[in-house]
Amino acid sequence: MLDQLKYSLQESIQKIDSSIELLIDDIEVSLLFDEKGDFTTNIALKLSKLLKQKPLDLAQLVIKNFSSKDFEKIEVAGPGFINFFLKDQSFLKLLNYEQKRFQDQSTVNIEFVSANPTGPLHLAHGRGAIVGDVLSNLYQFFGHNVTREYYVNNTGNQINEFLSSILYHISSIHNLALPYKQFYKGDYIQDLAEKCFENFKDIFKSKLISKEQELKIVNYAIEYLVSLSIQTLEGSGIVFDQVSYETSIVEKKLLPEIIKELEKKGFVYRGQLHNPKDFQGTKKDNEITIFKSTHFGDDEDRALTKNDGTPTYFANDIAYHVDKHKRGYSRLINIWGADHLGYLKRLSSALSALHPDINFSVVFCQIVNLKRNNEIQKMSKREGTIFELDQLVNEIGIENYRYFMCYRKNDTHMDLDIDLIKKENKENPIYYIQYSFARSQSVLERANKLINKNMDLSLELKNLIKKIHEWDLVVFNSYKRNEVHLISHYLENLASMFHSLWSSAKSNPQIRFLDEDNNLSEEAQSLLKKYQLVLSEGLGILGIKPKLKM
RNA sequence: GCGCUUGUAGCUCAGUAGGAUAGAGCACCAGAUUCCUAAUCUGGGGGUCGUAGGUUCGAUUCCUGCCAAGCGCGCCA
Repeated sequence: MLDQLKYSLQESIQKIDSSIELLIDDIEVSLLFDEKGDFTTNIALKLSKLLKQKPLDLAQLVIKNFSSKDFEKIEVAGPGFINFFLKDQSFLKLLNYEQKRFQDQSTVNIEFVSANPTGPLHLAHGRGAIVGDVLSNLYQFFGHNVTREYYVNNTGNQINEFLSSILYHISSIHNLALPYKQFYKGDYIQDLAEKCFENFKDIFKSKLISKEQELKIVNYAIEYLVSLSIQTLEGSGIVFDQVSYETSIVEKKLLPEIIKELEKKGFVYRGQLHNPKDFQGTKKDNEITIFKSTHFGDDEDRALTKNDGTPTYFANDIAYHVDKHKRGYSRLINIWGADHLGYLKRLSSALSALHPDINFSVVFCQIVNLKRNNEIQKMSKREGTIFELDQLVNEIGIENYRYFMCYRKNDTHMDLDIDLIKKENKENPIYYIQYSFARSQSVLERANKLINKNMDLSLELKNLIKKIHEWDLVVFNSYKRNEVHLISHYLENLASMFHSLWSSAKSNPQIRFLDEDNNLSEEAQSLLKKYQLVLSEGLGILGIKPKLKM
């Protein structure tokens, strides 16, 4: 119905001045939940500058030329807002209004979590995981064919250090005197070392471990941790469609072509950047391949190869994203931690150099602090105070976990208050929302027979109907902006209006859903069903099942 | 030092393609239950929107300086 209102407004404005080119999307209409009215638009304020007319005069003109049967009153208020008051019968129209939902069936690849495969998932990964999954649900809601992808960085230094740490443990526990250093610490490394030892007993009979054997061991260890992570994620309701390994991207040998392509476009040169951080001794004169990312506004040019000729992480990452692009997705979305903010410029530069038409975007998730007993828990790898994701999900439950990870805007810092989350009352929004669903369900279950009777249009009922109607706006906005918190906030507000209506019937039995004989009016039934539908859709996108009974 | 993000009520945070008296929850105070789930609801106090300027009919929102917090600043990944 908001769309209809927009069209009527457009029509009215055309009548005033047919030379105005006003797009329907330029007309802003929002809902009011107070005595000012039901809908409002600021279009007169917006157009006043363009038309060089006073907003109040313009608003009057708009009203004069406006035609619609749904409103009993339209008035100008404040500096030039136009406020609309719906007729009573229009509220029921509003309730049963079936908006045709925007649909786009193009393919989208959403890559998230993608943690280094050298340790278990912890709290920091949890936010990206849920935001990525919920965003995937949101895109599916609008018809997209979504691939949830998990990327495993199984090459590079970190892998060597990881392997070395495992072998160091095996060596020291079994007195093997193998020449490996310790880099990673923690219980999980010891457990993993023991598993590797059991699995590769034969290898450790000799004093020397070949490169091939090392590879076998590290691949086993990585595979073990990856499957553990996937398992943890499944425990939070996330199922990936694809797991990609850096090594298999390397095997595709895309990089030489990519560098050639960049060369052709003049974005690559051979040369030297500053010395590496750990560089000692005389200046090396090896030249490396460098991408001219400053051309795209980056602070400095970025290395594509290292001193020893091997590709950098960045180079392989370009190849990985080109690979995703080649797989035919019309859109690539990455979920990254805020510590990668500075990395975006160089990757998007490289991608737009190669494929100017690429639709690539990154959603950033800021860090999450854990709060317990009103104190922020400092987390540090060194202190061994890392909170593993498994533990968290176990402690607070999957629903709370998923809801609270979507509770705050993704790019702001967030405190996760464990004590609040575990509360089972209105302080906990997800509990509050679920309770409202259970209340609505109890009415439907109690209903004896359906009768034909008009509902009493109280203020609370009108507000609830309007709020339900707002859902289409909210979910679309959330999708357009890649912001999942809009959904959780909406659901909380919606539930609040339901509870208000419910309580208003305490003092006024006239407006209860059920009469003395537990008869339910058809209108009330359709309201309750619509309420449940919207809640189910919203909760569904968050990956939470509504509760029928509590 | 440079870059990015953030600064809104005592606390946790919404709101910002410039718009009405800046919102919600918690905490605090006062109320509501013979009645569909009180696991809830109603009302109240509480703000120089970090700060100083600028842009204009109008700025929490845009621009600039400053202050404070977080993150990043490898031929690591």
